[in-house]
Amino acid sequence: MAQLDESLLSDLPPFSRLSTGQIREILDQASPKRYDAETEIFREGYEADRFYLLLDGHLRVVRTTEDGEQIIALHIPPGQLFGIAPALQRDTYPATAFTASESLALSWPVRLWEPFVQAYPGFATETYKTLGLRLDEMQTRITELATQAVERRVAAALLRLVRQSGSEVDGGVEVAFPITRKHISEMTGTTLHTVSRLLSAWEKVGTVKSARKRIVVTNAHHLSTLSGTEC
Amino acid sequence: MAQLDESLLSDLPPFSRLSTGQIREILDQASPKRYDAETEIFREGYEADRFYLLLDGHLRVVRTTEDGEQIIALHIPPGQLFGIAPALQRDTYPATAFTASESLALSWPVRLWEPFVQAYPGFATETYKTLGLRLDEMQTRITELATQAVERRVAAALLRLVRQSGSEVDGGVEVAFPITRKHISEMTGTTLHTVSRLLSAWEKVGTVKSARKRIVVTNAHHLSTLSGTEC
DNA sequence: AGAGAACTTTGACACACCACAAACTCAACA
DNA sequence: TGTTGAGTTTGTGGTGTGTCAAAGTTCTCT
Repeated sequence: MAQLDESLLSDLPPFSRLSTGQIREILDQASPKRYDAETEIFREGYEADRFYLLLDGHLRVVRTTEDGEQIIALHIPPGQLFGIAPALQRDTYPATAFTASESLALSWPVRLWEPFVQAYPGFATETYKTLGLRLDEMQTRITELATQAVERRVAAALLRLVRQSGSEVDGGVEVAFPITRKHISEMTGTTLHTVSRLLSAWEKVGTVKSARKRIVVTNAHHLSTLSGTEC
Repeated sequence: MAQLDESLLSDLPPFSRLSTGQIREILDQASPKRYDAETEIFREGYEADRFYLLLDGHLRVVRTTEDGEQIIALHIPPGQLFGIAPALQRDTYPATAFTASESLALSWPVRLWEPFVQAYPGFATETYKTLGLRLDEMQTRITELATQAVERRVAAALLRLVRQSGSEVDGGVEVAFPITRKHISEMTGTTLHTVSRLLSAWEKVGTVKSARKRIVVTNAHHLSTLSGTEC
């Protein structure tokens, strides 16, 4: 197996305060793996035996209800740790992780979690910081689901997507990975039909441009008006 | 000020592995305070200068939307840490904490958080475990809000209340603190009117018995059927 | 190049739930 | 013991959004 380059980690928050020697140690214990799009990385309820770092690609973290419905808990962009059940003293994964596009991830066995926290300054700190951000986002989503109409929720979800994982294209910002109406409905607690209707309406007034599995936001300002973010 | 007794902490998870000497140290740095019912302890967005331990009483942790609606993020029972923004590297509280009933809490300045984590084995571990549980509960609520009808959500919320903070009474289990229809609607994303109708209907079939600000679950099994938990 | 699957769009309809409204009950306080 | 306000109940009507249905479009695989 080819050796991994230290520059992979040196700019990422959990590792940024470490020396190249320390990063070398960490990399030498990591298992890199490539995943096709729409592939499961780990599954809800299963033994959490490894934790991961996403180097490239995008993930969807999904929960499934007893009656088979899926809801998307969050999206993970490159550079973030995921599957960090050990950080919360869990021994099973709380959700299932799927790749949204072809992805590359490193992983380590959980038994290394404690040593990492002990040995590498900033590792725990940075991890808990992202955990805090995720918790925050979840609270915001609960509030939205509980109080806001579908249109607002979809607008807010779309804004979050392009903010967290948007890529500049001419005329707007595009969601950086393939995403369907169904996926958006699973993020916002509605149906793909309603999402389709909303996107069609927004396309008519020039707020978005969409194609199969692709969405470009051309007027983010209009969306944030709809989402009620800036009242 | 009277000295606090060590037995206050010795049975609580974050402190259970510590010696009486260590518990003494912790107590000597704590500020105890009593709060009336329906009193604010700290407010969303304000500087997180202290973290807390609830000794007695019950709290509601609340988020307010721009348009003034409140939604209840979680309830805190006695024995739990709260206001633990520092654990997530936050410098402001992410929500507002109100007492639901008369309460007693200890608190420490945030600058002691790091020393506590360093000096007391099990303190960090146990803290992150409860954080994990809360995260889990939030995910469950997102799923419910996104996929389930109002009746199911209210049934599930009521079950959670009596499980986490129920006290045995003759003929059932009672929610251990004063709670109104409005509060339940703020936990489930509906209106107090709908909650009132549901409770009336359930009372008719003998599932609950309620009075002003008090709710007794007399048939938990029926509720869990309604909530779809046990299909 | 054709077949099939996956994704999207659009229409018609129903109904769960919210908004509005008003009356009732109980607790607290003077 | 009366008064006030907070909490609760119940009715009526409107509507946002899900459900059901069907056709259109665009990929992918052979």
